[in-house]
Amino acid sequence: MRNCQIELNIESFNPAFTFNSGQVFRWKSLNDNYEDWLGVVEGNVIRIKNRDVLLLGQATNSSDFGELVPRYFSIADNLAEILSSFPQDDLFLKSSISEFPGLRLLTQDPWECLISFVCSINCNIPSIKLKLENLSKMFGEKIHTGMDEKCYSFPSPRALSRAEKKDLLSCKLGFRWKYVQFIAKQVQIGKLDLDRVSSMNYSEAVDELISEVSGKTFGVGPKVADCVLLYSFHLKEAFPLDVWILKYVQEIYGENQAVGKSLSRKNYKSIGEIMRKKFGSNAGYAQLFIYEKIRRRSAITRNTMQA
DNA sequence: TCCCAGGTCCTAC
DNA sequence: GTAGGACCTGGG
Repeated sequence: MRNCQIELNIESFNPAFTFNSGQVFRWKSLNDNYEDWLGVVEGNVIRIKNRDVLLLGQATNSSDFGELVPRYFSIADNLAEILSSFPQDDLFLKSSISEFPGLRLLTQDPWECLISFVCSINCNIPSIKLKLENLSKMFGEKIHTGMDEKCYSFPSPRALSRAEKKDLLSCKLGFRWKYVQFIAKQVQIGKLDLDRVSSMNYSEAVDELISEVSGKTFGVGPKVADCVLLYSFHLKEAFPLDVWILKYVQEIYGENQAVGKSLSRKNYKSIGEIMRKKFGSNAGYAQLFIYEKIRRRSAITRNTMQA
């Protein structure tokens, strides 16, 4: 591998806001100023310092670095244009947009993203990071970088489909082990074809991710599906709805009969449709900013959030 | 010791 | 069709 360096030529990008936003879990800050970051993206060990993206090492089956960088950082998205398209009377969203300049939607690998959000089920962000790090150490490929920091690629569908229960449990997956193993098998045998999902529209893709995995659902519900569609397939109509976003929805629409208080399938769908009507085809970007603000606001009152 | 976490699944009604 | 509870586990 030859050393590569690419200047990140986008108008607005803040790595700390972006990497800590809950859309991705494998980036680490190398200093206290959140200005120097290390991550493994599709087999590439990448360091981000100032505006430079440096390639430090590659796994055997890594993506092409030059092609990866503009895609991963979604440089085709004109952030200013997207954010100015949202209704100006939503003061909560408006203040979030001004508080988190440079928070960008990434375009991740669908397979890694899918497993990441299956691992997110009923656990907090530090705990998700731990699970993914454990999986990568045990089932990924070690990548040489010349740094002290040890880096591992995200495990392949093949590796996870062959993983044994005891090993998955030792990665601290808990009850999610069976979801991860099952989904990996579906992908490995071609029953769940993520390439095919990439050619689908939003509602087709939701149905595909939720139903095709098992005949009935098995670890992928509407929330996990929306996360995968937004954070990896870049389907910006997707509006992941979790306990945090529900707080926002209830503050804004508390009196609206159409918005129930639970996240049942039916209610999930109807709230999503209301949000798409409100924010349009880039609703997912709005979700990113709402999530960030509401989570941090709650952390200030409860002082429990960890980066 | 108790509670909660970027949900999903199962059961009872 | 839906409310209510179980679910692994780390960390506060």
